[in-house]
Amino acid sequence: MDFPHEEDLEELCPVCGDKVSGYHYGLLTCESCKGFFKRTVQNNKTYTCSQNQDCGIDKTQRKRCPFCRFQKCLSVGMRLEAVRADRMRGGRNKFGPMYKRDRALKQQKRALLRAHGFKLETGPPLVTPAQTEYPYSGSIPGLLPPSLSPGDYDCSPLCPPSLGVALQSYGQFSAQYQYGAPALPGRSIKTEYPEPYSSSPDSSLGYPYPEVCLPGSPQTPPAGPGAPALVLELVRCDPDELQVQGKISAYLQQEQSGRGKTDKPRPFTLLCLMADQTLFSIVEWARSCVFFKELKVGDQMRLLHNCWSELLVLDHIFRQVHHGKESSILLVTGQEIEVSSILDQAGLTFADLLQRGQELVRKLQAIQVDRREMACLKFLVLFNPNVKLLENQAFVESVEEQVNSALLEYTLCMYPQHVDRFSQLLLRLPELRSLSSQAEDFLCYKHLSGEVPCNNLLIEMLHAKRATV
DNA sequence: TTAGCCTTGATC
DNA sequence: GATCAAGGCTAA
Repeated sequence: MDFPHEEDLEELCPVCGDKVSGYHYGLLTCESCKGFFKRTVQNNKTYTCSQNQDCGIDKTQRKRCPFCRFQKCLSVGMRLEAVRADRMRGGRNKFGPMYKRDRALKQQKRALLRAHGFKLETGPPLVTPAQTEYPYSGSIPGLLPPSLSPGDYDCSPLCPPSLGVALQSYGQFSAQYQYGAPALPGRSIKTEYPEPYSSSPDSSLGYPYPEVCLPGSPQTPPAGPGAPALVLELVRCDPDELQVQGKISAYLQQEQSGRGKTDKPRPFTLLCLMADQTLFSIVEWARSCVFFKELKVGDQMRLLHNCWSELLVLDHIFRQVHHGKESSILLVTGQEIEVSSILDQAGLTFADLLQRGQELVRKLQAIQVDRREMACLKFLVLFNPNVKLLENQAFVESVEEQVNSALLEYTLCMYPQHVDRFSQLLLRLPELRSLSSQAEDFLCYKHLSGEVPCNNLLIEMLHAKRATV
């Protein structure tokens, strides 16, 4: 054969994470998911979920909820039509060329990943052991009272939030903040191959793809053949920007109207409140994300405690990339502020932070980063296998590799003329890390000098990371 | 019902 | 003839 198949078998089943045994019904899966999919389709089985139709499926839990397992089979791209109606044994089907092409692509990706030094080892580990070797108990002991009601997006600053509670408060946010479309029976995510026998790429997704077109926003190419299914799935996790904007604006208005007319918050206090609420939306995004929701709460907290500031900075950076104006900053509330006026009022450190951020924006604008690439970068920041004490470190590592690989494939397919695009994107991550670290130091300093509103998620995160340093 | 192993047969 | 992705079988 042209390609060594042993390497295929090193992959993990996209449904349950078990060892892959070969291509089955459209993609590489394990033997048990192959059998499960076959039995389900052949016998026309219908299942129901006793939970919320979003049970985590892994090797140990896959037997618990066949409904969610089958949904996951479909969502990762297993093909109903590959199960033969006539039950004829042996031979090959129309997927043969697709498997071959997939192998070729995987081979190419492996070679490129090796050439790029494999994985994201472009900078120092995101955390030192001391930073995360901290006993998790939901919130920071002594800092936050444990008596708060389940994580509430509308929580006032008097009612301190807690990451642990926010992560565990299942369904609390989702009623207000429905990011992800519910799994649709029979929905299948388009695979990355041109297929004469299936419908058009995004029409098969079963959900719309809102492209937020802001001034200066780079054009995201149509998904088409070549956009890996995983990349599309990551974009699907993205929150509705207008909804987030509306929610945070409403919160800030409420917060301001609760103060007396003479008690107007200082601009920096407002920025902190805004960042705090953005952080809530980031936690909510993560909680509803594919892969992340399969982790135990402890691991979810470890990952978020590690990268919250990077995700916040990234959120800001992406907004500016879309905003496209160098002379002004677009806030999460939709307000525009002139950079010059900020620089006039800000101290040296804040001005430096802002300028470093703008530099990162310029670099991403220069390559016209698109929203799918941005979605991948967010996942690469979140799924950091270097975080210490992870219970399911192998899973985090596998997600990082899958996203890395999907991003590489995406850039190769969508921007074949831009050969070092993948490197250009990955090189931004150490810069982001450094910038967010500086931002954390600044926030810490401001907090110690009493300039940051107390009892917010921002401060909880800050303490979580520095508790044992 | 699950999942590991076996058999089959078109394609290379 | 080798490969490998279908379906089949069966112990747990």
